[in-house]
Amino acid sequence: MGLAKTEMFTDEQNKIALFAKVFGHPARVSILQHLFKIDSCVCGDLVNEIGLAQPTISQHLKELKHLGLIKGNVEGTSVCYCIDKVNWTAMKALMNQFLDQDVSLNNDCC
Amino acid sequence: MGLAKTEMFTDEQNKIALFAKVFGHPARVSILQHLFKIDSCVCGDLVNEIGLAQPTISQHLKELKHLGLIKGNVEGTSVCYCIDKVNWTAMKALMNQFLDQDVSLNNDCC
DNA sequence: CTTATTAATCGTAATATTGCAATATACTAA
DNA sequence: TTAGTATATTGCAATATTACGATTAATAAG
Repeated sequence: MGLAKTEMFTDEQNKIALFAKVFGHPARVSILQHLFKIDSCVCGDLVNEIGLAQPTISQHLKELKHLGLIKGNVEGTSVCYCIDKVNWTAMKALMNQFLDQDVSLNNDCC
Repeated sequence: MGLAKTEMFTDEQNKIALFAKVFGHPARVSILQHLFKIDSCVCGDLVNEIGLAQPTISQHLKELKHLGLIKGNVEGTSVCYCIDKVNWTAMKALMNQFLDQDVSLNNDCC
């Protein structure tokens, strides 16, 4: 069907899946890594850095912005994007809660 | 096009995206959480725990197994699934490397 | 106002994902 | 062997995602 049955899962499970999904494409991983590397705003050279067309990058940026992981400031004709640290930290806490489940795991059955 | 251009990204970026993608569905998040909660092998009650049809669960398990995050042991007519701790730990290291990029970030431009 | 520049949006084609009924496979028990 | 149980696979329909050309919107410079 192609439609995820979100109503049968917890809010936490859906939230984890939403964040994970946005990281589930190398272009978005690359965009985020670049924004971290620059360590300041970057204004559209993402298209040059990553080898995808401008509408494609714009679409990926929109998804990252929609989840609140990045912010965009208009500066003249260009737009300056950077990581939203507060939301990134919150996301990280949620993901770590999921990833660190193994610390309480003792058995080894298989 | 619907086709990710993996060749223009680094192995690391593609690997992060692959792991993230498998976490990008609440059913798989739920399956993994259940396997952690049981803290031992689970033999097919996943279909009852999660409200999806047996073929659907089987398909999600296949994807998790394909990435090496879970192992499956055949035990009679049932199959016993559990987390592959070694691979889970390796995955966690990779994901944390990506998620913890903000620790070196000082500027706040936007 | 006109032109150039930059980024967003629209429209669309190609491909991927999700979910499940139907079926197949594998093993157990009688 | 036959019947029952548990899981995997197949096939398909519905929906989502990815990518980009064409266009639009917004601002800047002349």
